[in-house]
Amino acid sequence: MVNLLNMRSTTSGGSSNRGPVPPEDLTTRARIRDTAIRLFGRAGFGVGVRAIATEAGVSPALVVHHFGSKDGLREECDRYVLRVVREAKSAAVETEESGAHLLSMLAMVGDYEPTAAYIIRSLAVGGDLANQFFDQMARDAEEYLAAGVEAGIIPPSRNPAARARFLTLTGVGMLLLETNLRGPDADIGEVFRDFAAWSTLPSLEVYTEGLFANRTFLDSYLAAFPVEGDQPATGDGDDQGNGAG
Amino acid sequence: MVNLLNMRSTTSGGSSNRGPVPPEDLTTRARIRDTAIRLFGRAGFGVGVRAIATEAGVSPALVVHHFGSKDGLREECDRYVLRVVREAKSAAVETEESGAHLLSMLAMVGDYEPTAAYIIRSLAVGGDLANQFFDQMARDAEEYLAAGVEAGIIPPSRNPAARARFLTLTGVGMLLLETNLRGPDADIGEVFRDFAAWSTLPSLEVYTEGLFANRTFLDSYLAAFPVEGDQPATGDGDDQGNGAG
DNA sequence: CAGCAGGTTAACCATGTGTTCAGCCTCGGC
DNA sequence: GCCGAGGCTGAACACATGGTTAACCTGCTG
Repeated sequence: MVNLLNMRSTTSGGSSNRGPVPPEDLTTRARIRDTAIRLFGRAGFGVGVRAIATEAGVSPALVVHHFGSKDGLREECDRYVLRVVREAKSAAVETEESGAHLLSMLAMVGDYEPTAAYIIRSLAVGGDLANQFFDQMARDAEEYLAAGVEAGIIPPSRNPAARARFLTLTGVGMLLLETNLRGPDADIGEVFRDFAAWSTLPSLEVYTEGLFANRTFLDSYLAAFPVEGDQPATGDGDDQGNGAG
Repeated sequence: MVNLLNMRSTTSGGSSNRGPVPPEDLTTRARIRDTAIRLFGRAGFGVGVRAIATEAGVSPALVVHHFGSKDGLREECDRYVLRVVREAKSAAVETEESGAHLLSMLAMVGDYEPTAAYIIRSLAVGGDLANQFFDQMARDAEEYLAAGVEAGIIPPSRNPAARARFLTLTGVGMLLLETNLRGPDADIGEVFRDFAAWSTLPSLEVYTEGLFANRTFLDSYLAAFPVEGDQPATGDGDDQGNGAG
């Protein structure tokens, strides 16, 4: 929910063919990979090699022939998904200049549904792809937040890196949990749309009006654990941005 | 992170023997159940009946003899975990009068580590227990928030139920994601403690200073999608609390 | 044409899974 | 003593899994 409402006309607009890959005429290897991503995303990483092979119209032996093992296939899927995300993101940056963050992802989910489902499943089980994906999002969030602070629409933080990580963990985590709670059969796109619909108001409320009416909690914490950069609420700090981990 | 810092001396204090069950001398059936909870929590629900049986010092056939099947064992574990949580919660309510919420859970994790791990694993895979547990937390959060609003330390919401659900989803989701990202071998207690350490400052910042410096985002949303209860920011509303789902 | 490399497959293997079966052993009631 | 009920077990079964092997087929190069 970072930079919410910061996008331009996401819900409407052409959901034409901007998916990750051209639809057909793929090499068999690519077709196996894509069906694996689709199946992994739909049913989790417990799906068998046979199921993937059948769905791809191919023999089970062929998938291990191409990818060495099921783990090899999994790794290739990870690499490919990460590549798709990176390309989609840079494309989005080109078109809308550091636009929406999580919410634009939500909107793009219609086109990248298998990819999104795969990422969710990956986040639900941990591992390398999950960490890389999350770190990337956290770094991006830190940049967006810094830009917002620069523009004066976001108050500065005593620890920008920690705030970025916190907000990313929050946003991605709630998406993950909501998806899990909906059960394994619900399709990601619908879950995300419903979620965006009901969660927008409370998130805007909390992020603009806050949750604590006074500063006692924060102040008492700061009294107990002082922070080097001093209080940024007054706004007279010299150099802000003590990026820590 | 609801009602943060609202507890009394959680970090210190006696972590004596207030675990869910007396340590030994359990019936074999109970011992199998406990071992299953521990193993499910540690390694996920993929662990085999044989592993559980071995760990419990019993034959694989006995566990199915007692519980009918692996699913039966799983259901019994769910029921028991839910019962333990309910009892622990009512005990906590008795002792500290609607005290901390998520943070107290974090502090109690030392005593209930297997239970907590089981719940996390359950949330990561969805299902009945996950939904019941989450709904219960969301309801509790709504009560706590209402109490805070009543006391004047929390600003009112245009949709208290949605805000409670949003915050619960946020808090539990980030815990879930953080645990997943740490990998399957990290022990829950350490993960939770680390998490509480670094996330307290940013969460306090965001929840007291907000994330948006001005009201434009919220106001433009309210202009586009008006809410019945009108603006609670002015504070002159007649009857607040239009609980919706 | 031969020959070869690579995509592709059916059959098979080893392993691990949940579950069943027949029977053991022990304890309490008659 | 007997006998049955129930906790309990070792061995096995049926099944699904990931992976291997030998061969097939196709298309290309010489």
